[in-house]
Amino acid sequence: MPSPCPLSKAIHAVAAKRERRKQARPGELLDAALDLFVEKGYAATRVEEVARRAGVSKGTLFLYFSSKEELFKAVVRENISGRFAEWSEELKTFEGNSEELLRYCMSSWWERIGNTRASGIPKLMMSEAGNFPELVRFFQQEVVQPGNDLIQRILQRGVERGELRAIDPVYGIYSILAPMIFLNMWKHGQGACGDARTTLDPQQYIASQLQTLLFGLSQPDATTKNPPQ
Amino acid sequence: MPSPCPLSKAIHAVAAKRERRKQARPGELLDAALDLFVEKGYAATRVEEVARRAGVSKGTLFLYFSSKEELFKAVVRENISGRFAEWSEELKTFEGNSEELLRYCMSSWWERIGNTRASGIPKLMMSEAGNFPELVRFFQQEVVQPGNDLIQRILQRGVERGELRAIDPVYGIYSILAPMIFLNMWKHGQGACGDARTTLDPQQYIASQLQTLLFGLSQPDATTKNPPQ
DNA sequence: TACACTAATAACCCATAAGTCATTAGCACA
DNA sequence: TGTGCTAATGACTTATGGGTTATTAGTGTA
Repeated sequence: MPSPCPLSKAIHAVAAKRERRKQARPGELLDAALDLFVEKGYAATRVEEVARRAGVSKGTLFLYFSSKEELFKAVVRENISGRFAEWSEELKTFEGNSEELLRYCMSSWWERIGNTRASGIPKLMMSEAGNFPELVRFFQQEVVQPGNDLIQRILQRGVERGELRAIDPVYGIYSILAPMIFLNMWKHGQGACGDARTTLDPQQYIASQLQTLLFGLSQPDATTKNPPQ
Repeated sequence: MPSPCPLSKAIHAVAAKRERRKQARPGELLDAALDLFVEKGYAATRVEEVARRAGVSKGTLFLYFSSKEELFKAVVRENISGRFAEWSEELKTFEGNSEELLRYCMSSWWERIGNTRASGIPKLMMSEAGNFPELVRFFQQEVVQPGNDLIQRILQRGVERGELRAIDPVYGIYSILAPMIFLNMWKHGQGACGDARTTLDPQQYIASQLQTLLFGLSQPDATTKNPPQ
């Protein structure tokens, strides 16, 4: 279909002066590609559109990336910098109790990942997992497993300090992981994941989830058939 | 690339006798399409592959669905039959306490949706949300909003019975929703969502999540700075 | 068995988009 | 200002796959 809004094209066309900026091109192309891949999926995004958004021609894109698939892989790799090592260090020197640690981790996860463009990567991996199995393996190694290990250590620390009950070390992880993954999916789901009638404030969401995580939904004085062991 | 396994084609080719089965075709095509769309995404699945998997030619597919897009929409609509009305009725007549109700709902969600082919639809909606906004609206109306309403009523019932604390009616929903959505994503994530070193048993997962939901992770006797209000 | 009706097919058309390459032009330096 | 190098371009090629249609063949009826 023809573009209904010639302005949007004009906005980019203003800076249509040809320039030689070999250093900056790859990064700009990866930025544009991340946005489009996340929004439309791998197959539905056109390399020409990526190039246009980065302010270059299609030919220039192929000057820096040998194929669309290589571009895609580069996008994923580029946005998975090993933040976990740094995070793991913070955990070692953290002074507060488990509640504070969990609050800190969930909040800073949102600030450092969830609220940045990198948060599109999990959605991308999810969507394209079937088409790029080798990329999933890379993602496993670089993100999923370090992330799980980190959560496991947080829980273990809490149990050792007597602050958390001795929950199953495998399934307990998901109590932390699921809310954060959901938040991520909600952000990129365009209404497929959450109720469009209400708005979701990430900080309030995290606070609410943390509350439930730590103290549960039950009334403290309600008699229950299956109290935690 | 050429098929590396001629057997897989042969398996279907055995029954390659031309038959006239007007009634059965649409359902068989929708079945095949659901599998492929979920596995590979909308753009990456070839209508010819859908037809082949359903045991017909590409031309036959277009005899029953006017376009690939119509096929896709039909797949989504077909697998979203209004199960919520029935579920809503069950809630009205449910006798047990909130813990039993939540356990029943989460388990039967897994049995009726999560463990069936319909569980692929949320992943599909997630992946293709950007490309099919009108389908997202349909999904909102038919699934997301009824689901949210149902959860909200469960929580409300629990509060009224004095079994649950008076959690925020909007954000509280996510405490139930997020674990189930995560389970769904894990199932279709091919390792993009969970740690491949461990296996996940859905029943155990649900039991663990329910435990955390109801009673939290905290040691009941641990002194905390921010107890639930 | 002959016939009519239509489900099913497969060869076909054509729009799209990935990838190529001869040409153009920005820029550093003399 | 002129010159050489190469970043950048856009017109081109080509493979792919959605969609069409003339033809074939299954099936129910006489």
